Amino acid sequence: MGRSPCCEKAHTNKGAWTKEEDERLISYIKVHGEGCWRSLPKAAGLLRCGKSCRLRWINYLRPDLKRGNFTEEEDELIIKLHSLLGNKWSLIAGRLPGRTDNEIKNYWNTHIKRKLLSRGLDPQTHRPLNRAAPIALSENLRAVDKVAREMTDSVEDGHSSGTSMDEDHSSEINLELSISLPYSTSPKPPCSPDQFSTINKVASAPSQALCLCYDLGLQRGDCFNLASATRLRGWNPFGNLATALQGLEFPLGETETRLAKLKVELAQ
DNA sequence: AACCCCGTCAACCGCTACTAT
DNA sequence: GATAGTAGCGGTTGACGGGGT
Repeated sequence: MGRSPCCEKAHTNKGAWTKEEDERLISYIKVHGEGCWRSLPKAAGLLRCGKSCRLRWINYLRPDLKRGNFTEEEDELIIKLHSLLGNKWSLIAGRLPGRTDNEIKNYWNTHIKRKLLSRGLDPQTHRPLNRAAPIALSENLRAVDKVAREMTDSVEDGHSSGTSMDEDHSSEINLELSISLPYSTSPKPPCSPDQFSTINKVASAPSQALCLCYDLGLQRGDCFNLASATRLRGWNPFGNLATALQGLEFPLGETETRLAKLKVELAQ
C-alpha cells in the first residue's frame, strides 16, 4: 500500500538537538500539550521530523524525568521485571517512574547485562549460564508425573489462584501474570478461534497445560507464567503481551479478576 | 601530542499495532 | 474488509568522551 514519508527529509535537521530547538519544543508543548507529532514540527517552527520531536520530548525534555544514576533498588527491579517481561522496555519503564524505555534499554545493555554475566546468569533467560536447556523428556517423567498429580489435586480442591506458584517464581515482584489451573466450566472465548485454541492448550486441562509447558521446556513455576513462556522460547502466540492479556478473559475463577486488574495496570 | 579502543547514550530507522475512513 | 495515516516500540547506529599506549 505504500507509506508516505513522515516528513520531508530534505528539509529536516538530523543529529543532536540544539538548545534553541529544545526550547522551541518545550514552549510549544507547554502551550499546546503533547500529541499530533506529525504536525507539531511545522506548528512549532522546528525543522525536525515529528518522530524526532516525540523522541526528544519523551526521552529527554519531559519535566517528570528522573535524570542521574540508577539506584541499586532500580537495578534489581529492572532485572526482575526483565525476567518476567523480557525486552518489553516500555512496560518495564512503566514500572519505574521517571525513567524512559530508551534509558532503561541502554542501561540494560551497558550495565545490567554485565552484572548478570558476572553473577553467572544468562541476561536473556536469567538462568545459570552452564545450565542445559530445555529439559530432556526422558529424564523428567517422574517429576512431571508428580507435578501433574499436584496440579490435579489443586483443581479438585476447587482452587485455582495459582498464587503459591507465583510466590515460588517471583516472591517480591507480583505482576499477577499467572495463569492458574482452570475450573472445568466451558470457556467462552472473547478472542479469535486461533488465539483461543492456543490459550486452551495452556489452560483448559491440567494434562494439556502440562504437556505444552513441558514441551516448552518450562519448569513448574514457569508453567503458569505467560511472560516466561513467551520469553523462554520466543513463544508469543498472540503477537504481543498486551494482546495476549486481552485474550485471557475466559472463566478462571478469581484469576479472571486478577488478570483484568493486570490488564488495566499494564495499559497505564 | 596523536592515535586507538572502548563504553555510553542520544537519536535514528524500520517495523508493527492501532485507528480512522 | 481494504486502505491509509499515525503512534509507539525495539534494535541499531554513530557521535562523543575518557583512558591507555
